Amino acid sequence: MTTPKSYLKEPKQNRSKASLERLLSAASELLIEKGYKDFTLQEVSKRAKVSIGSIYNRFKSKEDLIRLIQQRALESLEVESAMVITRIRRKQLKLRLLVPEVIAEYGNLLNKYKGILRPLMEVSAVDEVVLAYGKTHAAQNIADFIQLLLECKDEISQPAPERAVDHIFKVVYAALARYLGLGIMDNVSGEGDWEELLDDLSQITLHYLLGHPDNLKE
Amino acid sequence: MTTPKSYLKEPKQNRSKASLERLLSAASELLIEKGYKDFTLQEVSKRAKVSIGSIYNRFKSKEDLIRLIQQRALESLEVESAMVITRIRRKQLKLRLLVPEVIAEYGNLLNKYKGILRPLMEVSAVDEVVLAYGKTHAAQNIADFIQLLLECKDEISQPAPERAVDHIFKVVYAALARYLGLGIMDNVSGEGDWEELLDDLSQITLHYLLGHPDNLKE
Amino acid sequence: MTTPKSYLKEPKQNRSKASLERLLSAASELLIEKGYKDFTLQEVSKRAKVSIGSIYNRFKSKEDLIRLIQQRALESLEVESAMVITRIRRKQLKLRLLVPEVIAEYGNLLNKYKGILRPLMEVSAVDEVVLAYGKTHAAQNIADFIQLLLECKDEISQPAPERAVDHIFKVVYAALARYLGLGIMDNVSGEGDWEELLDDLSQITLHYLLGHPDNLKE
Amino acid sequence: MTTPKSYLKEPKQNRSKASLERLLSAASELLIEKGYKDFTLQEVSKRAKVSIGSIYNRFKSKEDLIRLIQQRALESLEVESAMVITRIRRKQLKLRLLVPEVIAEYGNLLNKYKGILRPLMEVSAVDEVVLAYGKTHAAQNIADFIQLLLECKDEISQPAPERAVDHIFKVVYAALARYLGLGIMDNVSGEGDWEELLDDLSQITLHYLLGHPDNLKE
DNA sequence: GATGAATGAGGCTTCATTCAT
DNA sequence: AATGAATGAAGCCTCATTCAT
Repeated sequence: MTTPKSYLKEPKQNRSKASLERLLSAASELLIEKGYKDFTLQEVSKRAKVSIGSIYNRFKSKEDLIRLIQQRALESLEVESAMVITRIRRKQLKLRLLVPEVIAEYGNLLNKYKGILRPLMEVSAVDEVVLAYGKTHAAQNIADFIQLLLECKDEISQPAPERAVDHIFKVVYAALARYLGLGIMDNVSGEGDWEELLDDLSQITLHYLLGHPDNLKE
Repeated sequence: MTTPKSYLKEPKQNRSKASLERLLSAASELLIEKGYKDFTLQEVSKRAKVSIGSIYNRFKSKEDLIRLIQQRALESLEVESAMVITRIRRKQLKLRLLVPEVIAEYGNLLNKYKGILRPLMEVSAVDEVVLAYGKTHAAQNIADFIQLLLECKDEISQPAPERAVDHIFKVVYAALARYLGLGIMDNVSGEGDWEELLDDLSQITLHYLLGHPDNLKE
Repeated sequence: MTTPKSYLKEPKQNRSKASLERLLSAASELLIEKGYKDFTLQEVSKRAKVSIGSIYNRFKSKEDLIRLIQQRALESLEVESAMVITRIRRKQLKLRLLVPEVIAEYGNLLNKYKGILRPLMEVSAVDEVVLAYGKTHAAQNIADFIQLLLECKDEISQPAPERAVDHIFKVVYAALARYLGLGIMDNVSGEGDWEELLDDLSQITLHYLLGHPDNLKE
Repeated sequence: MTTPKSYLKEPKQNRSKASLERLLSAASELLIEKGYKDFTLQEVSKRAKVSIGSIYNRFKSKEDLIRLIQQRALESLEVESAMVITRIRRKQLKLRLLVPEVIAEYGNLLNKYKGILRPLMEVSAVDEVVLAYGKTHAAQNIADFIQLLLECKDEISQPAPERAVDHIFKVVYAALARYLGLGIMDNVSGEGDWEELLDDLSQITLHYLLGHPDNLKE
């Protein structure tokens, strides 16, 4: 799919594997803890016990380090997504049960990754590459879930089921992301209850998918 | 409502009105153009043709300048909201027409202000005061629109109309904000079509409000 | 004696007398409260309710304002000194009673003025003129007290009474000033007790003045 | 005794020793030459031929640099004090010879360090840590000399020899410090003659220590 | 004369990046 | 390859002084 560019300067040496791993862990942690604005290489160097020089031996720039972090995080998210989707698919659920299941699982996935996703969003404001990759990834990720929902296409009453599923799922995604503080405007977030939100979104989705424009007339 | 603190050391002379206006315009523009991360007072000073010192004669800090910009923007948004709401209310629409109207108008409002709202979101990550004021403002703003929708309470079939309206509107808000890039995760945004989104959201909302949990059984 | 240069630009107007007085009071207070390092004209202007422009109409510079403050303070100190000296002189005391009296009164005088003397010391480090005037004044002031002590010259056993009084009094002065924190090295100060210090200094002085080098032999 | 905090981010490489030494020398010199008020890091950077950044690699702040300078200076003073005291103690002098010796040596010590002590006093007005360390150090330093004098306790006629030595030595200290311009009020200083001052202080001290309150009666 | 807005040099500090060892 | 010291541009902020009104 996306053939992720290698942001690593050199192929991996034997023992340096460990130090690279320390580097990436420390960097991820710091990104999560401090946010992008307060993420500095000096601190990464200190926590990872890897010299600044070594960081620059591996990465052309701070940007590149972050890009690799993003890549790893999103790849990991992708793997978990696939597992979740497979697990759900096996249950062969009817739409009425599938929708809550999908929403809950997707929500939990985002919830699990919100720590790293949030700073990456900040980076997106500044790094085109991170922005693009994030977009691509999210689109793909969403598409997978949409496809899963479409396996119950026959139960959907909307005239254009593909289109309907696509749209409602993006709305669901927006609501979840906003709740998790993955948006900036997410001032408002934090008030409600997570379980309640998942429930409401399921209801909204089902009402929509099981509805038909004609029902709205008069 | 919120009694906005004065971040301004009010100038007592007159000629300075103009330069203050230049200052605020330049600052707003630059905030919109560059985003918070690249918003520097030196650049504001240059564009506004106002010395650094002058900025500090009026504002205690960079933070305070931004706070005033926020205040002005949100107050202006509030005024426009009030006008929009009044205009809609006068039409005495039925729910089926009210919902699209409200969503379209609210969407257009956010759309109009997205330029300044976006950097303010970034600031929220760093300035408690901006965060708090933004939250308060948004909550109030949303509440006004919810109240407007609730004037058709009788037409809503959901068992708890207030709760239903509250939840669906926040979902609508999330979807709009995400489309407008007011979220950080809004990588995905930009793909669809604005008018189509408004339309979909109206449909989703109506299907939900005119539905009833019992319909989902079986 | 010293013919103090006029640091005031213009002779005093009618109503502006008041504002000049406000200016000087505010400046003195702030100098005392904040110390020289944090003494700014903007703050003086604010507290005195006198515009920055007005300050510069009267004084060529910040330095000049401070110089006038010094002048006034030291003149006032001079007047009080004279009164104190006269009062003591009238008592016609013997040396054994005169010395404690002089030391106590002189100490109290310094104590009363320490608030303004301290920041003036800081200024001395930076303004030659303040340094010179301060020196001259102090020398004169000390000389007056020395002269008072010399009225009991006959009771002094030291071979060169003038010289002895001069030296011991400067030592007394140093000890008092240090105790009052008028020195920078006065880290050490603050430990003892003021009354005890006055007492000790009197004893030391008397032992010295009533002594004779020959006593120290063997 | 005092376990001096390390204000230094210890360099781990070797070539930096030299530049650190250059840095500290330049900083000390400039502090002495300019006084605290005009001591700027830019100038230190220029004179030491060390970049601003390097200074901040080693010190958290300007304050910390000065604290290290203080520490070094006072430690050096302490070492010299110890040597001086030992040297004097070995002579096993009688009080009449001990006092002049102690005063002369102590005076010379202060004289040698007055250059750096003066600006450190200014700093004390602003940095609590420098103030505290300076106080502690001075107290200890004085205590050592007092102890030396007390080895002739038997020759002292004052009823409370410890108390008497303590008080007179602090007076001596004040006089020396003032002469050396280590006080701010030390406008007056510079007039007399250093050797003469030492002599006078010795006489004053001896007259006091060899005296008795009863001698002053009548 | 008075007012106070405007100026701008200069201080401290941060941090991505380079480079000698 | 690794290390970490060195660099310096750039940001924020202060405050004495000037100057238009």
